Amino acid sequence: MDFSNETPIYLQIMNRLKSDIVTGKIKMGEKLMSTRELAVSLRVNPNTVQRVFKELENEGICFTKRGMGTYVTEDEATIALLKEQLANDLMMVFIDGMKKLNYSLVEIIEKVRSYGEVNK
Amino acid sequence: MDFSNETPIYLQIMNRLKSDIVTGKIKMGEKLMSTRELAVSLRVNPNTVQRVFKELENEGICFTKRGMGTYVTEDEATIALLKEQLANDLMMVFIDGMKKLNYSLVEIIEKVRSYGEVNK
Amino acid sequence: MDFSNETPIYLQIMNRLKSDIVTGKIKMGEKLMSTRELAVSLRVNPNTVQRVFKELENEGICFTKRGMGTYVTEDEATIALLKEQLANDLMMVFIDGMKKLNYSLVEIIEKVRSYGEVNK
Amino acid sequence: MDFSNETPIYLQIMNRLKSDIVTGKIKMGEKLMSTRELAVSLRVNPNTVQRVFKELENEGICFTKRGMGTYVTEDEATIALLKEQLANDLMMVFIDGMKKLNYSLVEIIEKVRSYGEVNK
DNA sequence: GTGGTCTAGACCACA
DNA sequence: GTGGTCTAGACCACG
Repeated sequence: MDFSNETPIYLQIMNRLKSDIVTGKIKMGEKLMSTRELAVSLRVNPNTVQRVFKELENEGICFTKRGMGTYVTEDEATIALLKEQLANDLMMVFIDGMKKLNYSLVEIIEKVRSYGEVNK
Repeated sequence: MDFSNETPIYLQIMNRLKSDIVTGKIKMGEKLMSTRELAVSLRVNPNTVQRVFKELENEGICFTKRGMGTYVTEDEATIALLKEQLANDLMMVFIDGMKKLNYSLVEIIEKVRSYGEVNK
Repeated sequence: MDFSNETPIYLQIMNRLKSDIVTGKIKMGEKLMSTRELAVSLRVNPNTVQRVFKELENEGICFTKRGMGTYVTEDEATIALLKEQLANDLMMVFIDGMKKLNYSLVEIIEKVRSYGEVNK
Repeated sequence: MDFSNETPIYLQIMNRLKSDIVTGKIKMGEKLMSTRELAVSLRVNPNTVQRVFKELENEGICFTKRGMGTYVTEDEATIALLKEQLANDLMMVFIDGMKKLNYSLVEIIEKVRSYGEVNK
């Protein structure tokens, strides 16, 4: 976690978990670390982790078995949708931003390509 | 302005001004609206506009003629650089984000292309 | 059992047993499954079933013959009362809730009727 | 607030606000009390109120104007939907519960009517 | 002044 | 042991 970062810690954690789930690092149905464990391993207050789990649950990405821990959803569709949404959000911000700077679609693609080749 | 948006209002205003400057909607050397005028027209607290102008000055994009108002810089290089920076920031966030989602460069470009064609 | 439900598992089990008793699916005086059997068949921790039986006893709905298992009470009055209580509890929550939403008695009845007809 | 109640305080507050909004006691677009104010008036920790506002916002019932407070949504449809949902949730729990107790629709309606007449 | 985040530490119900 | 709630108190960014 980056404590000096302006984006809230709980969001940083959420985002990391989301991308881990979406990329399969954490598998569907898998049990997540307990709040306390994760809190210790991230050197963060348990309440902060608690909040993360609660929000992930609100978004349908996790569910909790009472007294047994928090698990990743077993619904493939939810996870596929999540991936789409994450990608789309990124794209919207990016492309709309670029268009406001008067870049054409062709120019945008060219810039992405050259950026990618430099940072291979 | 979108008051229920999470990005601070002063940043929303700054970004709008920046893109207007970069795209030439506001020309080099042009006088900007006065703090009060802009505040009224955006229905925003004058303090907020104050901050915008101050930060734009810090970044060398504007300068103040005492008693006469705030003007856009007349230095082409500064503005060109600004455009590069804005575009680069957008790209970094976008591409890093997409890579965290396990998209390859080829896939990213494909997605951008199809997004662009849909929203022509 | 629904492990991701907010109502405690022991209550879910209790409620199911109660309604089975009240509706006669489980008869008066009948022997219930043993703690272990029930725990296995519901895939639940034996402690949880223990608690269910204990609470049912407290409410006078079951009784234990030492070494022989747990039995449903043979007292008709108790069971009749139980049914009344369960129904009344449901009604109070429902009607008070609807009144807080400003529904009149007439509207409530109309809504119940139409709900019932749709879900025949 | 009922501190000895088993349902969490923040939910009690949420429910009260929701029903106040749905019944028009709090009007659309109206500003809510500030977190601190409400916390004082309910004799509750500000964090608890904070949580309430956050959840209401997640559900689209409120939105916050940065630095200016929290406001009820101005979207009629959202509120109408909310009312429907609240009523439907109550009905489902009630009617399904009654059916599990072997009450027929006719009996249910009769019970509701008599309950209503007694508690006029 | 507003909302938002975080910590520390306590307590509870549940399995 | 698990998640969940609550308080007290601190600090921050924003308008």
